[in-house]
Amino acid sequence: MNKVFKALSDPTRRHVLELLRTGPMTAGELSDHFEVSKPTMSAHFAVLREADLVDAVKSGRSITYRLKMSVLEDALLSFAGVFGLKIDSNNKEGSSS
Amino acid sequence: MNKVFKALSDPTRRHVLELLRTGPMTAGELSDHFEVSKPTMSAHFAVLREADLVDAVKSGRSITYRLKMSVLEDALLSFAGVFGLKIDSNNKEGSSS
DNA sequence: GATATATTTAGATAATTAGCTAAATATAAA
DNA sequence: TTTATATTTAGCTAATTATCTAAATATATC
Repeated sequence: MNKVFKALSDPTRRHVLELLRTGPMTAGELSDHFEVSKPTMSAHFAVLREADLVDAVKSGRSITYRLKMSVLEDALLSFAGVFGLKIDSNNKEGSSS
Repeated sequence: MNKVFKALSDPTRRHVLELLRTGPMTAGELSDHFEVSKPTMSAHFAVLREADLVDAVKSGRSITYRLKMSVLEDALLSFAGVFGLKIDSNNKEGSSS
């Protein structure tokens, strides 16, 4: 959980997760969205992997990253929960309040 | 919002916020819950103030810190929102799905 | 006014971090 | 089997961070 918050503390890494929300992408595709070098992006991917926020699957010469939504959700949920906030895990747009 | 996530990346600071969830406390009272020195705690308080997650009111020779719940909530809400997660701001325990 | 209490500021250090270029690895294609 | 592509690893640097002790500030009490 600490690793998750550490991972989320960098805006580039948060943006990577946002890019992955709609589906998996390769390291290269992700890198194309940022101004920093590939090795720098690779280091960010490593932090995200270490926090278990993404998984990486190699196919051919590229590596496809996928968001581990449940890990992100659990971290936000358990932290928010301490403050009496609840996270609704419904992906649906139109639910309660 | 970046400052909020930066502030949340440290476990001591997250713990401070948790201590404040039930009500305001002075710098000294908060510090008593941790093993680190007062100046170190003071620096953590400064980061939390800078992120606008707490406010500080001086009365007499102590300083009372109070959690700015709405700021914490807004940050979690807007980030979680990107991923289709919803945070329920009801303090109530027993609400919906 | 002197002393005690609460907190911050100053100044230092060690560890971590985000960034870079260059090189290594692995796979695919020519 | 050479060359091109995708990604990571190695090695470096500058900036930031968490921590400390000592000193400063501000307020209260004696």
